[in-house]
Amino acid sequence: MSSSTTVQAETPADAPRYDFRAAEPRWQAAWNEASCFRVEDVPTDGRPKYYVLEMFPYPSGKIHMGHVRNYTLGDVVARYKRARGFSVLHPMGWDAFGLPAENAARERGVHPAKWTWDNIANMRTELQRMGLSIDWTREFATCDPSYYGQQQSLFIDMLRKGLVERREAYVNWDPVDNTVLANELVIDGRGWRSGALVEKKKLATWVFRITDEAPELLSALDEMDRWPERVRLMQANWIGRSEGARVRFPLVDGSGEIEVYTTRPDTLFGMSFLAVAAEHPIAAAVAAGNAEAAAFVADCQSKGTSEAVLETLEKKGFDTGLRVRNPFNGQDYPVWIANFVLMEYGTGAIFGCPAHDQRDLDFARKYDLNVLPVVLPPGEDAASFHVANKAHDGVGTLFNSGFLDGLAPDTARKAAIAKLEEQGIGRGVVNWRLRDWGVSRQRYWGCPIPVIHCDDCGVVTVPQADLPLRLPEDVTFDRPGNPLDHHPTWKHVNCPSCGKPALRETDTFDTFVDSSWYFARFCSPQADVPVNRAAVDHWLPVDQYIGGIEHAILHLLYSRYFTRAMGHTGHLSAKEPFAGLFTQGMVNHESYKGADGRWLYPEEIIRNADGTATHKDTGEVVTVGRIEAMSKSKRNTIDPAEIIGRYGADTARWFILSDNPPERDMEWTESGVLGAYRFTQRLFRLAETAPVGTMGALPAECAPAARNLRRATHRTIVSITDALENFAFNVAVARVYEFANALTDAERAGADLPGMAWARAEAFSVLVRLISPMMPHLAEEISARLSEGAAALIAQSGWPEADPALLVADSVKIAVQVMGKLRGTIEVAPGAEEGDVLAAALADPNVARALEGKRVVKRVYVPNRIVNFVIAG
RNA sequence: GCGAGUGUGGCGGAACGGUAGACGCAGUCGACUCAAAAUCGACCGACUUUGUCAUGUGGGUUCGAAUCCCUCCACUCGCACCA
Repeated sequence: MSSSTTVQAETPADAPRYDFRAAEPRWQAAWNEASCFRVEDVPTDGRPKYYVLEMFPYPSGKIHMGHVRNYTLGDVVARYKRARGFSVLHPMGWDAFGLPAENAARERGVHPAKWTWDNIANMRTELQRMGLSIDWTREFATCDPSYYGQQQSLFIDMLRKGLVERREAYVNWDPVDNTVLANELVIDGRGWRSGALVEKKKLATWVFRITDEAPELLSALDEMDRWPERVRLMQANWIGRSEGARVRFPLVDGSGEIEVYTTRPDTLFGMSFLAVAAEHPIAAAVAAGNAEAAAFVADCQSKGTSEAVLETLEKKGFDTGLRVRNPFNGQDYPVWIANFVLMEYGTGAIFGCPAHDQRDLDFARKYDLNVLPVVLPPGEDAASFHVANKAHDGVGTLFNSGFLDGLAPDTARKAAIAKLEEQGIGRGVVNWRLRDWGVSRQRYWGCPIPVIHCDDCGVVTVPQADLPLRLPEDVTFDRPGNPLDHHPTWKHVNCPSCGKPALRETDTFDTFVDSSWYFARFCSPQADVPVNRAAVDHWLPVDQYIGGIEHAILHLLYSRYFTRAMGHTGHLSAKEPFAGLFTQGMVNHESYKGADGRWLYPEEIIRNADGTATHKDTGEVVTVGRIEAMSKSKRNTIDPAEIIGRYGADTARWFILSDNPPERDMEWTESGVLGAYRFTQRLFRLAETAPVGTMGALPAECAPAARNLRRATHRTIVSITDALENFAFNVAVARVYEFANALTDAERAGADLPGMAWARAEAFSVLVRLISPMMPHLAEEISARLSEGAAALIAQSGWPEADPALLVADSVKIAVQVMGKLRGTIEVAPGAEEGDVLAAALADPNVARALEGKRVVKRVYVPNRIVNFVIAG
């Protein structure tokens, strides 16, 4: 960039040699015409299958750079695998239900369906301009009745199988969005979308019993070796298996008992109190007769979970006056209501052992409760050891613990559980952090839950003949709450079972349900059942799934659950939905702020040579802010449609692949895009002088430069194949640059040297295929020109194969080290005799100098790589 | 607090335990041009430059370490009062 380059560059080079504006649509039409990317639901051609899928987009209106990155990565894989002879399923669809459509309706009066379909139409055009190798005949949107109707059918199957149930439950209620939120969508006690403090509310909801699958969902992670370790770990933590015991403590007044969950039954002798959650029935009972207790409980509940996080250290409790008896030592302990005990986890009650649990210790110190250590750390003396303000949760030996004395905690845990079970007052259990998945949403723009509530018959499913149960179109958004519920007639139906007036369910599904099986539907998108069994059994699992890390837990876990559930209902036989997962990084961009602190768009900025920036129109000094994720609020977005219009799809694809490894965050830079654009033009120019027509036989005589080019060609085949196999697309890009440099060198060496025309023709024939996954349009354009239109479409051509004979060089450079330090390099024939190589190494003047007067005690020789002399002293 | 990951030139990054910095971006100089853009060529880690030092820090293993092991530091991400 010279003195000043606007970030919004002029259209480059008035008359580019390569006219991508004409070429790209032409090749897209050619692929379409030839149905290059179509596959059958149940193929019979015998080719191995490969299912590539990128996370389908939410139709927000326009594609963003994250989409460009996601779909470029997937397209490289799809095109590469196709060239390698796989039958590739590469579909696209729309995750089309959800709140933004309703917000648009409320804010702008446009119907959610119209808003959504308009967005889809626009985004489809934008995506198609990227030149993606997608089988568009499989496209669907989750708001298509033909999709959500099958989802309703699937739900009924799951309901019948007992995988779903209706449950009265406290739910997380978002008072701004007026809807229920899954635990997963409550972030720090606030709604993930609205940011409002979440309230607790009791509602009848539909729940998928995902916890039934918790053991399977956890254990299967071990075998998912083509998933990032990070994601598997996040899922394992989320599922959260813990081993412990449930123990029942009888109330001393004989009025009942309280059951606690603990992972440390070995420390039962160190108990000093029992604590229950504010929502626990005991707390409610106490509060009923005690105003002070009631106030405490109310205080805990009003603060909700958010305060608990904000005030992590502030432990509070209320002594109920009740007492329980510890079955192990027969002593009595107080029962407290404590704000740090969670009703949702375990039994909602704990026994407190302050010496060996930090939270219990904090609590005990605050309320002056007894602290009795029962695990003696190694090297400590039983008589003098005491716990001050740091609980001991490590190893040691049990003491002060009756029959457990002398045992290690691990052993003591088992012994304690055995004793509890023997006495019939407790048992060893496995506890899970994962909660069941509540899917009821009080929303219009979602899939209607296909049930009817009848006073006499209870819950009755909508008859199959009435599916799809369509959303009514005539809804209003003039007041808060669920438009389906406000609709004058929709919910009033006759019971399908007894015929009496009944009420239709007005809740719709969480949109995560829609995205939990779409990958299966893509295998047979027109089927009049949820999935065609033969199609899903052929195509699933998805061989390569690609998307953002932000879906590492929820979407992927729900999809894994659905795959199992659909196995139980007999819809498919795959165990896991996604055999391989790749999580891409974000696309970032510089952000800019004007003097008054307002965010500025990149188009408004002029970057100066000295690194400063000024406003294009006003000339004011602009602060260049952090490089961060593109977002509308920071105004640091770059519109892919505009980039593609200005530079072409191949340039956008090339840059996004070249910048850095795809799993890392990347920075979108104008100079990088320009560099990519220049390279597309350079390749095209290089090809303009290339030999045209068919190659014929390899000439008998080849000049060294021609042989070198041929070696470069075949080495490049190997290195790019390797890079693509390993998702090292930035390395593949670098190898293409090197290859282009080799072609330039060859041309310069002399285009009329013996064998050079043939070698160059071969090189270009290989080049177009090697770049085709990344720059498909340019590959076709060059190929067509060089073959004078005679060649098949590159999109339908095979992958080049390297000739092993050409992978061996004439000579190799060997590094010569003395004591591991480089002293020179020598050039020898590949596979030269060790003795000859060592002699040549010793003959190198630098090496000789370094060895002068020294005694060589060891010679290390690695063929074709290195020689290392180890000297004495 | 628990867990995981990452640290390499001005920048993005390469590198089966074997010549660190491939390739690109930015930059410098030159050619072409009236001039610019584009294009082409050369240079481009640091220094006390026949060499020395360099892959966050300090150690270790090895003939040889960016790479393997340990310490520490920094940053990033995930979970987080989960009993």
